[in-house]
Amino acid sequence: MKDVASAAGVALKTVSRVVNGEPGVHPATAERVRAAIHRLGYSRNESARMLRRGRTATIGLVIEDVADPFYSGLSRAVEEVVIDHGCLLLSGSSGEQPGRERELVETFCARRVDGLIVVPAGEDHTYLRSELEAGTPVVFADRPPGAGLDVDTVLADNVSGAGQAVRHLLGHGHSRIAFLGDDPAIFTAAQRLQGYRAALGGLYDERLVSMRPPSLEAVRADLAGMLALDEPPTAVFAGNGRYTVTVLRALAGRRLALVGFDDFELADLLQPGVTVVAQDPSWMGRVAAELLFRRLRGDVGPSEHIELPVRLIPRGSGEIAAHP
Amino acid sequence: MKDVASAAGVALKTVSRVVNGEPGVHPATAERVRAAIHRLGYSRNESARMLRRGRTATIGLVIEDVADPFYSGLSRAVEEVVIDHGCLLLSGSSGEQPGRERELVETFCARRVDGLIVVPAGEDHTYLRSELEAGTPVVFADRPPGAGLDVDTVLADNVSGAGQAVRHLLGHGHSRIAFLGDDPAIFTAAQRLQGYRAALGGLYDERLVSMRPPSLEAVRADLAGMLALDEPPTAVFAGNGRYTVTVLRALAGRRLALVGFDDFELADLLQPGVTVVAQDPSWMGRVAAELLFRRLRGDVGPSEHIELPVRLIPRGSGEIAAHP
DNA sequence: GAGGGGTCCGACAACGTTGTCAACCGGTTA
DNA sequence: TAACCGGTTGACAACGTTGTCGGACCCCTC
Repeated sequence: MKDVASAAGVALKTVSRVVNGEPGVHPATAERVRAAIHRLGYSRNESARMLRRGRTATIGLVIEDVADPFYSGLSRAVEEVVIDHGCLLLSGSSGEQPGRERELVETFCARRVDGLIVVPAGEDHTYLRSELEAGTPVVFADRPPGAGLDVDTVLADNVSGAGQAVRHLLGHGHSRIAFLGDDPAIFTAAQRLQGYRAALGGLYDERLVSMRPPSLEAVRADLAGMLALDEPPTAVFAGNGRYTVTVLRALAGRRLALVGFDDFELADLLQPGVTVVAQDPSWMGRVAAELLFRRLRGDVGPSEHIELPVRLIPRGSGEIAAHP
Repeated sequence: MKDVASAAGVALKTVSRVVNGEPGVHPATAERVRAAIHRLGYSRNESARMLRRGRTATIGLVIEDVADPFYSGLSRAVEEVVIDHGCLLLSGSSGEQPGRERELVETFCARRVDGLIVVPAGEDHTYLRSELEAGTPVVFADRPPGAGLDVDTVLADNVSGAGQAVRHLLGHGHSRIAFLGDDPAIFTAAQRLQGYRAALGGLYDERLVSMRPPSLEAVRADLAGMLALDEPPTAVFAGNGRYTVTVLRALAGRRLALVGFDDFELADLLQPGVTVVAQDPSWMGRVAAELLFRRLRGDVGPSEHIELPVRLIPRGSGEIAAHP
């Protein structure tokens, strides 16, 4: 910038004015400055700008895994909103490790992001308190923060979604419905279990429930165990997208009824099509990002807790009737 | 930091030393400083640090779309490598728009990223020249840069992959093989067309080729047109992952042989399983990122042009024999 | 011709960090 | 005793930008 200034024969401040489109610069001068900028290939040093202005025009996003379609969809939607607001997105994958989540958040904070969107991996978010007190808005998405933190949250309606799935299967004559889902330490998994259990009422049987990280071997073994029971399940409710896929593989053509939480590409092309409770990751991302920007614009109302509806999409696998 | 210094009763520089783990600070002093840091919830301002040091420990990644599994896989792998090197990843989706690609690159450069990985959307990358001359290493992935730019490149072996696909179909008795792919302005699409054409030799018939953005309606119409020919195709080669899925939908159960470029989840669970030419997006990301860091460590050898092999995975759809 | 108001421009400080260099202190050596 | 040394510590400038303020100049009015 100094070079540009001397090349154009003006003061530093004038170049700054031109670069930022501030008024009060003679058109001819501005043109000269622009020419010098172009000639020297100058581009503003954002680090210096951020330091001086105290705003970074950067938003941080912590997700579980970009390679998971749910989070990449969410991520893309957040990016869209962030770009529309003239900001840049920093994002990172926690890989479901609380330590990694915290590291990411702290790295982002050290870079003085203007706001954060977090899909938490851990339970304890007290480390965020100082940042919140410093005025950085934070929105939790997909999962709420650990106890004692009162911040904006955007969730899917997991409980009623699981209820819909179970009632759908009940409606097709099933009374032995298995639930295969992620570790109940994960909020969404626990919520879906709760919805499942509530909808089943007296039909609930813990022998039909298996919750742990989705590996093909584990799911295959658990399913085999359940199918060997005196009253084996005739239907399966899968706790998330990855689980649904794993269950499909483990079933290997066995015709059990199946409803999965989360929609996924090709669910309609399988034989039979896979009935799912669909959430909309883009919507969740958009809502979270827009809420964040509302806070950045100065909205200081009480923290919001949004629950996005989900909907059941029948495609065949969930409509397989129970054998009498 | 100033506050920490006065709280600990030391000079600014001493705090800096402690924060950066520099030697030459008395353990007791360091402890006092650390206590003050903890008490005040201090965290280093990275903007200031970047400004002062001239290094940002940041890598920029421009991809086509995070929500596309190919790129999200690549993205995740790049992130992994970047983190291992103690850096942070800035990434953005160009959405196949050259203007957006350029904006992203320029935004990243304004933030003084230490290096760039680009999946280009456009043809003209002369705007990168000044940055390259300034010494910022750039690696192109998945697609090469436009003419006249000699930089490191990591590609998949598209031509021979397409050849493999076509020869596989020829081997199952097909002589009328359609190619449905993306706009040939996209490098990978053009390369795959070239491989397809070379493998077909005299059997090539331009009436069996359709290249444009993959919309279900367009693909359906093109397929219908081809099937209405006197000698309709008995097999289809789909030019990329999205195309494969679209073709599957458009075929709507019609039993044509099909080989797709790019693997995708559930390809094995469809009926029949979908035969694909698989690339490895994680591998590509890892290779590109590692190449970039080698440059950052000072390797100034001539630019490298890596071509990653692809492999055909037979799953059923590509082994449907031609009707005589 | 003096005063007032507008437009355009520049000097200077400050943002929070780190690299450079010099100062200090206790003990050892010549 | 003076010179010297290694281990600690601090003062200061600089990184590139922007906010504040004031000065120079022109045109208009009385």
